[in-house]
Amino acid sequence: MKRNTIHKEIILNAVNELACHVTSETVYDYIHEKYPHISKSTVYRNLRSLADDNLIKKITLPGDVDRFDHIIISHYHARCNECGKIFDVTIKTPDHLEDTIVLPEGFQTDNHEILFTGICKSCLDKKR
Amino acid sequence: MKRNTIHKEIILNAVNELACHVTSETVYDYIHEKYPHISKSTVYRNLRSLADDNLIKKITLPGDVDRFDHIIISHYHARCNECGKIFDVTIKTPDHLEDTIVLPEGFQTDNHEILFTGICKSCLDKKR
DNA sequence: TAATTAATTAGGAATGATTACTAATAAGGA
DNA sequence: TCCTTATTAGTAATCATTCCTAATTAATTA
Repeated sequence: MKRNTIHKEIILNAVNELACHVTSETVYDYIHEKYPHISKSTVYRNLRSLADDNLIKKITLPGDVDRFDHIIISHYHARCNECGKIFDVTIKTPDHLEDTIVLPEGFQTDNHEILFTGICKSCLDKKR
Repeated sequence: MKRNTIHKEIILNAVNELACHVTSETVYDYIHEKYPHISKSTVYRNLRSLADDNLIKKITLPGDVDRFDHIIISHYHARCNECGKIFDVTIKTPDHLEDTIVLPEGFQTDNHEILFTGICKSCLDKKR
């Protein structure tokens, strides 16, 4: 059976406090300030475990390191090609997507991820 | 200036012959049969180069190795969680997607990728 | 055609995020 | 309090990919 450890609580709190799209490395650095004895492997293992238990959400985007999010509700993402920053994207009528897609014969989908790429306002401004 | 090498031609032909969603490793193995002197770094470098020149398409899906495709036209993908196989997905009215999404203020998108996950027909049949 | 130059190559080393391993530690039930 | 076993710290291993370097070769110029 799973145990409740101080470590797990600290890591969960860190993700909640850091809020959005944080990398494992960011979580580790944040925790390491206050708790320098907590090892990197413990952070990685618990992030995985917390995501498995749906207490946080693991975000795996193409060509990027894994990220974690305190928000459980599903949403899509946009990534800036210049700075690499991740933004949340909402779709007004997501049901519409299911109506228009043509999946392979017999394929049963349980999830989907959309990643928009481009350039964010901040990076666009810098170029002018 | 770029040069035309036999190696590049062999690698391009391999992707065209293998057709869909091939990994760098698959391309290398395929080439290695006929041309055992061609190194892995040459395959990787040329796959990158060919993709940069839009002669093939690089497909980077979350939590997966890079893949390459002879088809240049844009389409989406579905991946089976059991066998890892990649399928093509088409959307009848992709224009509607742009109408319903709410991107961050000032974000200019130039591309997007959709990945559906689930279980394919073949793997579903095996479970029965 | 021969000489020149710079891109390309083979082979192997380096990278970097993540996971695996192992002996020591500690949570929580009996 | 004792006992079982999940968890931990620290480090090694993994794996796709990129980087590095001397040798090679494509293509330009004389």
